[in-house]
Amino acid sequence: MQLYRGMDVGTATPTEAEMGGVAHHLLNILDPSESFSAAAYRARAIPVIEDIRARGRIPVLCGGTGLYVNALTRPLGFAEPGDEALRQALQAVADGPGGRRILHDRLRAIDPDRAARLHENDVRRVIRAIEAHQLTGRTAGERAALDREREGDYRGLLFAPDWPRATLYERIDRRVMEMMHLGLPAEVDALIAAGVPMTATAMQAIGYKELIRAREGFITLDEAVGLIQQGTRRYAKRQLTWFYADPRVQWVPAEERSAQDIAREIKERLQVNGHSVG
RNA sequence: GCCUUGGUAGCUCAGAUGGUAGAGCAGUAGACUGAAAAUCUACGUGUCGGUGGUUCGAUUCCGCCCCAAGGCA
Repeated sequence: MQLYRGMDVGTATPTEAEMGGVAHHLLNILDPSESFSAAAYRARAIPVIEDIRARGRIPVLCGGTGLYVNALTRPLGFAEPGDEALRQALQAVADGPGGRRILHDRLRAIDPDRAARLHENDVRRVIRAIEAHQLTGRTAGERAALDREREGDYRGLLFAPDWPRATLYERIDRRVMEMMHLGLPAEVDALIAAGVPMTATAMQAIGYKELIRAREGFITLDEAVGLIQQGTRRYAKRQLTWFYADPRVQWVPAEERSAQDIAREIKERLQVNGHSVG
């Protein structure tokens, strides 16, 4: 979400001061009305990474979700671009009576393994799986096998801060309050004034969708703040679940330590792994 | 002070002609291959306000008490 312009407060996009002279890439490169995807992210990130490496530096990927991290550090080829018409047709099937079951059965017929891994209620993934099969003529397993033969993925070292859950949640609650004081509501107003459609990916962002509901009078501002805090806590938990399951992740204790101290530890671990960092 | 209606899971509530209770939300855990700050899945023991009584058995019926809201004085 930091890729979108005009969402600096709500996405905690680093300020000039916070960047401290270190070059940051791919921030504020998208119009909030644009849609985006993990594959598009991969396509945009690779040239940047190559450029940094050509200069003899080590790129640092910061933030984001597990899928986006894996888009660069795992052999994920991603099928072909989605076909909007097909996607809508499948969605129409899903919306009909018993549609979810019908859709899931259809996937089972063409890609049983993939179907077995998806719950029929996870309509978004079922649609994508059918779409990917129709566009490539291959099952997910076959596509993954092809991906594994491909070059071009990065062997990253993954670090994640390890906070006690209570501390993590307190920090989240506090940060949301801070965002409100820094002008998150005004930022939301500006996006709406700029005509960003409610259906845009950017409008799904935590902090924005809740304040829009408050703006429309469905909930109070206080309720919106509570929902933003809750949504952020849940999001953080989902990230934790993702990274717990990734054996590559090295957890770095964060409680009662300064950012500098944590950074120093990560740097030491990098050197142990044979990297040199300036 | 009297009357009425309530007091059941963290919250809002449902329910059992007496056989120790269940939904939504919250919470917790998990999944995730071109929407990912998205999407999806699983998980429900709590002195049924307190205390006496009736009963084989009471949270359910009866008495008294406490608390809350409304009404009458």
